[in-house]
Amino acid sequence: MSVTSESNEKMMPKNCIDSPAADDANSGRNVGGNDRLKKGPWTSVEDAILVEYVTKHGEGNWNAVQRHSGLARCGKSCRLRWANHLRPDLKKGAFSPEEEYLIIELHAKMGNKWARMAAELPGRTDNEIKNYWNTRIKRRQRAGLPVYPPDICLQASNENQQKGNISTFSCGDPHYLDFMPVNNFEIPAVEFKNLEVDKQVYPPAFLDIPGSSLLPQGFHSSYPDKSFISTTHPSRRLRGSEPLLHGVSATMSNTIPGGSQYRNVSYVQNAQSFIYSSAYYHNLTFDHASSSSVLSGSHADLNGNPSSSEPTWAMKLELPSLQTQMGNWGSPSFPLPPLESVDTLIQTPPTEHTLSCHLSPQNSGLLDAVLHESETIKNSRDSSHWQSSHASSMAVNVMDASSQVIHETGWESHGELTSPLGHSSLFSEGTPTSGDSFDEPESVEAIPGFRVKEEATFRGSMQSDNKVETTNQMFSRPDLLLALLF
DNA sequence: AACTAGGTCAACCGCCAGTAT
DNA sequence: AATACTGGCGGTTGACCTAGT
Repeated sequence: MSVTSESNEKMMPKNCIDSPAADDANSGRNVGGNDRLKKGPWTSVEDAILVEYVTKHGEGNWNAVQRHSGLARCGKSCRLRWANHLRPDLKKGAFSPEEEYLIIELHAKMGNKWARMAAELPGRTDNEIKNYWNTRIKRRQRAGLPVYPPDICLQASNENQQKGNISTFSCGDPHYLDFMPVNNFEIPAVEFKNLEVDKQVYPPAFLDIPGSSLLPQGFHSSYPDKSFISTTHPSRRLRGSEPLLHGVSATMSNTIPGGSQYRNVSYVQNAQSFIYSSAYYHNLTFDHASSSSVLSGSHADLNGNPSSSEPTWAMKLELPSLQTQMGNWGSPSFPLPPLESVDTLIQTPPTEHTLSCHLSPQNSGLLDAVLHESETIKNSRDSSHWQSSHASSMAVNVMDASSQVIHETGWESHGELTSPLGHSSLFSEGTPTSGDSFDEPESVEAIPGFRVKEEATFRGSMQSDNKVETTNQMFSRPDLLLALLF
């Protein structure tokens, strides 16, 4: 809705001509003795002036536009107008289904990084994407629907599983520095070599966290063919990349390599990863919930809370919007909070729980979804099963329980996946039959053969399991050890 | 026809970081 | 080194549009 008609002059807000004081507020440090700067919708005349100026002088030096072209607009306003409406390479019109899908996908990975998302969508602006997302979120929130469709969850989950292979992470990666927090303490690479151990057996617990969502400033390497790095201001790329809490979060960041082939992953891998992470988070959450809420999840995103404002205590960790941690809602005994309470909960000052959450891998909407999914599946079955898995040793407990539930969930999922997805999956709940192009849950039935492979993996690994091996493997998982520390 | 609620969109605001002086 | 300037980003706001009542 570009407002450029002459009649728009009548639409000028009451304060379209600001006082000099307002000018200053408007343009930051607006110097240069500008008399009066206009605000509000642009007119076609103003557009023409701006286009002419930019055509002649090129982009940049926006304050000069105002000084030299006679436009009564501050530089920031000129830049915005140009970037969002006058740029010749802008794509007008509604988002295509492909674009919508990509936005959802990117948001699952980046969070509210609109500019970076825009860089992935040629011809689209961050404002457009932001508006689209906020609208979508609101709609889904009202409908009580999950934010991310299941296939996105699967993709992200699988991607992070693949990222779990630290050997693919190369410090020679040209984007390495982009997602490596500058202040993170260094973890010798050797510490992570063992992470490769038996990835098939051990669910990529922390590695399954929607990687770039929790990572500092996104996995540029996830998009090797794209160039949004260059379109993003370096300062912005680094902004927020320094967790307020270093250490574990940094460790987690470092453990997740950048190589992502999420566009090429098979559904088999996706589904596997989904089950893995689902079950594993489920257990970690419940096994630790009583004491530390490690991995406890927020359902904010599940509920589609659009507020992306981070609590003041939240680490800047590139969480997808609303993916800050809250209480242990992942516990079966903690029902989902009402939507209205989400913001309140997010703003809750850090407690011991929330702090531990920070020290634990970061959650995301995807994680929440995964948690909830796992929860739902599990609770619908044997609610006492996981309780029995509470062993005296937390370490063994974590491993055994996760294995157990992985196995269990696999079987459960098998039955459900072969059914018309009529189970209590959050992804199928109340999903509208119309509306967003990608709000439709994608039936996992469309994943031929994924169960067979998964079962084979589970059975083979679980049956050969024994405590010694479990313990050894646990100590080969620094992430698990870290989890146990908190 | 009038009213209302929700959706959409453009624009503004405050903040931040890099660069220039 | 300190300050000013500039550009960029994410969040928010408010006006308009539209569908429903």
